[in-house]
Amino acid sequence: MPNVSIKEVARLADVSIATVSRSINNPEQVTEKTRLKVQDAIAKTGYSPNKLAQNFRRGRTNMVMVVLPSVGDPFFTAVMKGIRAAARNKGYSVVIEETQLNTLTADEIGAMLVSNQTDGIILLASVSPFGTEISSAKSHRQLPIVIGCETISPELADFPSVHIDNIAAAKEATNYLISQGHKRIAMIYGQESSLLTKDRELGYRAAMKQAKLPIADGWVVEGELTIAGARKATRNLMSHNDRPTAIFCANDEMAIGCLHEVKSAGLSVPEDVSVIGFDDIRYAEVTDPPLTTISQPAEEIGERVMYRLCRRIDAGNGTSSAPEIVPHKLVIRQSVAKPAN
Amino acid sequence: MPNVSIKEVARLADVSIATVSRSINNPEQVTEKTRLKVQDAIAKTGYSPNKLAQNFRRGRTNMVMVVLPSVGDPFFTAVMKGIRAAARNKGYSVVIEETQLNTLTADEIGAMLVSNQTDGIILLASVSPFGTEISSAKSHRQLPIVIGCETISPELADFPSVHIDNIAAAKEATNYLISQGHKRIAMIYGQESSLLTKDRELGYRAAMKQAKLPIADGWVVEGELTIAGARKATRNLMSHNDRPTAIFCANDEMAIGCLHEVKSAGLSVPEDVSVIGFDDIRYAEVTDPPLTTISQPAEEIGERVMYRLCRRIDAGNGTSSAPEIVPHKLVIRQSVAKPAN
DNA sequence: CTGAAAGCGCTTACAG
DNA sequence: CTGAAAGCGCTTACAG
Repeated sequence: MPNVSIKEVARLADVSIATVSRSINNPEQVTEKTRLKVQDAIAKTGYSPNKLAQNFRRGRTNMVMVVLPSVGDPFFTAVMKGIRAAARNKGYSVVIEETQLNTLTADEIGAMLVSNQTDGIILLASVSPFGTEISSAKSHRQLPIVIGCETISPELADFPSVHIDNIAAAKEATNYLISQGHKRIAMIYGQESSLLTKDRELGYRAAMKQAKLPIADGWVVEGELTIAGARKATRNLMSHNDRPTAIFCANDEMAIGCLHEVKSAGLSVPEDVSVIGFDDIRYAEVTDPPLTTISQPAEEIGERVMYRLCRRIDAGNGTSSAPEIVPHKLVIRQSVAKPAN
Repeated sequence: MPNVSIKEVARLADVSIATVSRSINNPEQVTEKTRLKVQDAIAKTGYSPNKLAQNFRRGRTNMVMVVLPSVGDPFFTAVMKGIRAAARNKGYSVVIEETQLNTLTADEIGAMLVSNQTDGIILLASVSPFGTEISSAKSHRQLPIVIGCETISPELADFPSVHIDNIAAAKEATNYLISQGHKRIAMIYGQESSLLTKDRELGYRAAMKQAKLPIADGWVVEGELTIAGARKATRNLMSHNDRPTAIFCANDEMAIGCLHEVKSAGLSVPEDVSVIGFDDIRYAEVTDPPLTTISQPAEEIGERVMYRLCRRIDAGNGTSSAPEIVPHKLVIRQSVAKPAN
C-alpha cells in the first residue's frame, strides 16, 4: 500500500507526472482546478513522494547531521534545543550521530558529506586523529561543516565555529578560587586528547602562574571525562601529602564524581575542600552542596551554530570562518568557600 | 572535486560502468586484473559512490533511526551502546531522532518509513496522540518498527517490543519500602500522558493495596519527568499535613530533584524521609545519599531491540510480535531506611 | 498553464 | 567475466 508512484497519481488525475510534481512543489504554477484534481488523486492513492528519489534527483536531503560524543550527556540537551529551533526555522530536519569520544576522523566526516548523505554537519565532538588527514582536510575546507562548543584542532581551524573562550573561563573559575583565599588548588582535566579540556587546563595554569601559586606534582590529574575517572582522580588528590584545599574540575560530570568522593573520604564540601565545575548542566544545582560552576549559553550556541551552517550551505565558501565567541558566566552556588587554614 | 561519477571511473579504467559497480559491490564477479584496474581509477579520481543514487536505486538506506525523547537523558547512554553494538554487527548505521516528549504521532512515524528515509525505526519514546491514527496504524503494522523500554500504547500493541515489567518492578520498589516498615508512602509519577510512568504508578498502587495501606489525597503527585517538576512535587509532599515517610519516584531524574528538595526542607534522607528511584542512571550512585533504585538492563534492551528490528526488516511480518520482557533488579543503596516513628 | 522528454547515478537482469 | 540497456521515481528546462 505505501508504494504508489507519481505515475499512478498522474493517471488517476489525468495529467502528466510533471504536473503532479508541480502541484506538490510549486502549486502556484498550476491552476486551482488542476491542483484540486491532483490533490484528490493523492488522497485516493495515499501517495507520498519517494524521498529517496527526491533526494537523489535534487542532490540534497534537507537534513543536517549533528555529531556528538554521546547521547546521554546532559550538556547537549540545551544545545540541541537551540539547533532544533534554528533548523525548524530554516526547513531542515536534524539527525544525530553519536561518536565514541574522539573516534571520528576528518576523512570520515568528509566522506559523509561527499557521499551526500546530509547537507551539512555540526560537530559537537572533537575529531581525531589529525595528522595524515591534514592534507585531505584541506580539500574539505569548502565543505559545509561548522563546529560548536569544541575547541578546534589545528587542521579544522578554517571551519567556522562558535564556542565560549574556554581558556578565559577556566581562568575565571580558578581566579574565583584564588579570590576566596585558596592557594593549594588542584585540577581534574578530561583526557589528553581532548583539546577542550586542554584549554581549560591552560586557563587554570595561567591563573595559577599569574597569582604566583605553585602547582604541586600530582595536582593536575586526568578524570577521563567520566564520574568513575573523576572519583579515582579525587581519591588520589585526597591522599596527596600536600592535599589541595580546592579542586577545579574541567566539567560538571567530573565535578559530581569529585564531590561524592571528597565526601566519601570523610571531608566536607566546601568546609574542607572547595569544588568548582564547568558547564552548568541541570544536575549542578541539585548536587549536595549545589555546585559553583561556569555556565555556557548552550542553547544560544546551538542556534548560532545552526544558522552559521545554513550560511555555509547557501553561500558556499564565501562566508567568513572567524570563530564566534559567546560569553560564559560564573555561577556561584555553595561548593566553594574560604579555606579553613 | 568530490563529484566524479561512476562514468569517469569507467572511462579511466577502460571498462563499462557495470564493471565498476561490480568491482565495488561484488568483487568476486570480476577478474583480479579488472578489479585492480578499477581500483586504480578510483584512487586516481577520488571517486566515492553517490549514496543518494545508491539508496534510491536499491530502495534502502541501511540506516535505522532511533527515536528518543531527548538527547541528554542519561538513561539512554547504555541503551544506545547496545543498539550500536548490534547495528555494527548487522551492517546498519544508526541515526537518532529526538522528539520532544510525546510529540510524534503514529502517522509521522509511518511517514518516515513509507518515504523510505530509513529501513527501520526503534521507538524509545512514546507516541501520541493516539486515537485518530489507530486505523492508519493498523495499516502500518507491517512496518519495521520495534519499541524499546517504553510501555506500548494500545494501537501499537502489535509491534514487537522489549522492556522490563514496569508494573512488577514498581511493585517491588514499593514492597521494599513496605518491608522496611513504611506505611505512609507517596509517589511522584511522570506525567499523565506517559504510559510508562502510568505503569509504575499501577505497580505502586497494587503494592499499597495488597499491603492494605491507604494512599492519602495528595500523595500521588505529578513530577513532569523533570528535576524542577519533582522539586515542586516534593515541596507539596513535605508540607502535606500527613507527611509521607517514603517517596517512590517514577525515575531517577525526578528522584534527584526529590532528594534535593527533601534536604532543602531541613529533613534528612533517609532518616526522616526515604526516597527510592527508578532506572539506575549513572548519577544514582553518587547522589547524597546514594540512591536506592530499580535498575534496567539498558544495554541488553538496546541490543535485543536492534536484533529484533533486523528480523523485522529481513523477514517482514512473519516474525512474532510478542513483547520481550527482560529482568529488572532492585539496587539497594542508602536512600532508604526504616521510618523513625 | 501543461506535457513530452531528458537525465540525475547507480544496479542488475539479460546476452554473449 | 563483461557490456549494453533498462529502469528506479522524481524534477526541470524546453516547447507549445
